[in-house]
Amino acid sequence: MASHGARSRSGGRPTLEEVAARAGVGRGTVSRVINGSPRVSDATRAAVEAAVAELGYVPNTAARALAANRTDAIALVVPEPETRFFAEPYFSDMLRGVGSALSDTRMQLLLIFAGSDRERQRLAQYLAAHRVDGVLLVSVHADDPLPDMLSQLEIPAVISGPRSAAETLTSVDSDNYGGARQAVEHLIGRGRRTIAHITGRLDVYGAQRRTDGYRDALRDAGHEADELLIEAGDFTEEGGRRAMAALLERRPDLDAVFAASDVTAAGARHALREAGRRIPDDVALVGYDDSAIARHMDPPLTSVRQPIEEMGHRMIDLLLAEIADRRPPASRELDRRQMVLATELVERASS
Amino acid sequence: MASHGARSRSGGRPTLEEVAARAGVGRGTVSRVINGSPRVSDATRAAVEAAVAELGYVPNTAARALAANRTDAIALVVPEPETRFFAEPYFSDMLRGVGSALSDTRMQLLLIFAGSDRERQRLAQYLAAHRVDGVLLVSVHADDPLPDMLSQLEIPAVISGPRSAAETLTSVDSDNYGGARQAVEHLIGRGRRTIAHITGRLDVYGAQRRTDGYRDALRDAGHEADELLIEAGDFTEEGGRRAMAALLERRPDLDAVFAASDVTAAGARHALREAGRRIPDDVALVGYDDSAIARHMDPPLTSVRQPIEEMGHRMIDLLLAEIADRRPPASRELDRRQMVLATELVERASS
DNA sequence: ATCACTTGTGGGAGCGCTCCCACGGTACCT
DNA sequence: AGGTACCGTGGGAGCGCTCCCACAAGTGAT
Repeated sequence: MASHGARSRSGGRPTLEEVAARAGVGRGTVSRVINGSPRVSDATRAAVEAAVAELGYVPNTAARALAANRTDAIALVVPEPETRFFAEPYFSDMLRGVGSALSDTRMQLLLIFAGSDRERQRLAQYLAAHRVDGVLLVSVHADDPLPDMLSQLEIPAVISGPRSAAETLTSVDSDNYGGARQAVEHLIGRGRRTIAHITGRLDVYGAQRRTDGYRDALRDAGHEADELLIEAGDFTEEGGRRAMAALLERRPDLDAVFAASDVTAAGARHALREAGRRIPDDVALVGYDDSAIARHMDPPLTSVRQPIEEMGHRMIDLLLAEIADRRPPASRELDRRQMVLATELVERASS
Repeated sequence: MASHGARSRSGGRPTLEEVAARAGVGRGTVSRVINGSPRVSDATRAAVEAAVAELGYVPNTAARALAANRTDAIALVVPEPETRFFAEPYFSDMLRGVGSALSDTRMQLLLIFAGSDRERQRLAQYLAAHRVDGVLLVSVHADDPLPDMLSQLEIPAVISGPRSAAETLTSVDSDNYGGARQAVEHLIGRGRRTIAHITGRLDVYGAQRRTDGYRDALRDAGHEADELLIEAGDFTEEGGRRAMAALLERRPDLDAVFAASDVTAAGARHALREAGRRIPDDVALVGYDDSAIARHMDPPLTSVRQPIEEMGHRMIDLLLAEIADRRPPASRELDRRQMVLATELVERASS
């Protein structure tokens, strides 16, 4: 009621100008207070803040965006259909990390799906209109043109999971190589001798790295290389099942499997069951992701956990830094950041 | 390359003014073309469109928002933590409906979670800043202050699932009453005589309506009312289990159960199994929502399907209408719309 | 006292649009 | 011929902010 009565006669929302008049200062001073500039005396600041409170002033975002040429918004672009987004806990965790990192900034997060061609088209328009200050890109395939589009438009962007070792965008990733090594070394430590591997989709860089980690861990432990112990999967349950069946046929003596994802491991488990192998007595099984599947599997699955929430957090840190750096357009192109976060092996009954 | 060379020397994005100069027309005319006004001659329109294409002109959203006092954005507000949002397929379906309804407008959708107090606070600021033209509210509890806040700020809003029969906001809902009747009539039609009901959370209006539908269907079929056949649930699996156990104790002769949600039915199924009752031979079971759970249950669960995707679609229709109507500020307050969509019974093996 | 800085402040200019008024032209009536 | 209507068009004004320059007042070295 008080706040209502205090409103200017115009009836609309109060403007900077009105706040300035009320506080007995100039427009520029109010702007400084609102934006937290240090070059304001304490007395003036207090007067302005009082006026802001009395009038219930809230800055007009559109005016600010127009004048300052920024939007205070960033987009989380998911180049997948909504369905995938909801199905995989990965996104939920990522979103939480991103959200918490953003919660004490004025930045706003937009969630944009670009699964269909139509949505792609819209996204391109959207980016061309520079409606966001920066972009977070998750789950990008190797041949996706999106990252290049972003570079061309000079929009700051951070990618989760680089497309290759030569990724040009700033990226955040978990240590796929190290995680795989952890898994394999764990199996070796448990006395397993014949450790097979079901890969992920090898057009995904992270999947390649997991396979590299598997190979190097075995080599460093003095195991002889055996390509017959490696079978390609595709991150799906059916793929895991098929791969496991093939491995059992080729190397019936195997006593451990490292699968490139939990879902893959679930498929492998089926195939092992069908073949009458007990887990972990006959064959130890380790997955990757530490998803809900791992916890609920029978027996519970040992798995490599990625700090997804933290990855989201770090992505925001890097993106905000990149946005801030953009102002002086010098000294770009250098200092490309490729952040890699450590993984953790969660041991359960399957190994 | 052509488009790059065609850019104005300023290097930045082309403006309306530059397009106007290039097309040899005035600023206003370009604006008319961009906004699809009919009061432009075909020749002029073509010239402007050519200039737009050559320069790669994209309107500046901030400038438009400032001048026109609208944002071309609407928010889908979810007063729940992210976790719930991802866990329930309801939201995913809703989002798809909303997205498709929006895809041929210039409106952009923002997804806002307001589960914690902190997020609530942010949301209030956000709405006060009028950063969206309208709001879609899903999953609102009876005592939530959010709807009133929206009314006070005079922000157009549509709610899914009215809070009561006296809902003041425009709302879209599925026919909970009718859906429950369908379920119960189906059971009666199958010759069941003693039909129990596990309710949802009764502080949710839709849950009340389902219970009303159950009661009325029985009454209209000439069954005598028996409150011992009704037990309160809370939409959770554990609640369903507990309620079912209680019902079995009170009325061991029951031969059918209508549960207020699929999850509740899943709980009931456990309790029935433990009690040695076979489904559907001894007890028929019907759920509500037709979620993935229903399809994957053993046996597959008969369930009432709500057209959630269509609800999302209709919500957008109503919201856009309300936003458009707002311009002439007369004739508001009347014509409150409460849209109710029909449900459909999906019969499976459990009944 | 003079100069050179620094600090806090006011307000002009301008961001890129939309809205709207004014104007010339054409068409159709008297 | 004059009057009236409408159509298509140009461009001024203004949306509410940020940026930046100018300037007054204070500070300290000379």
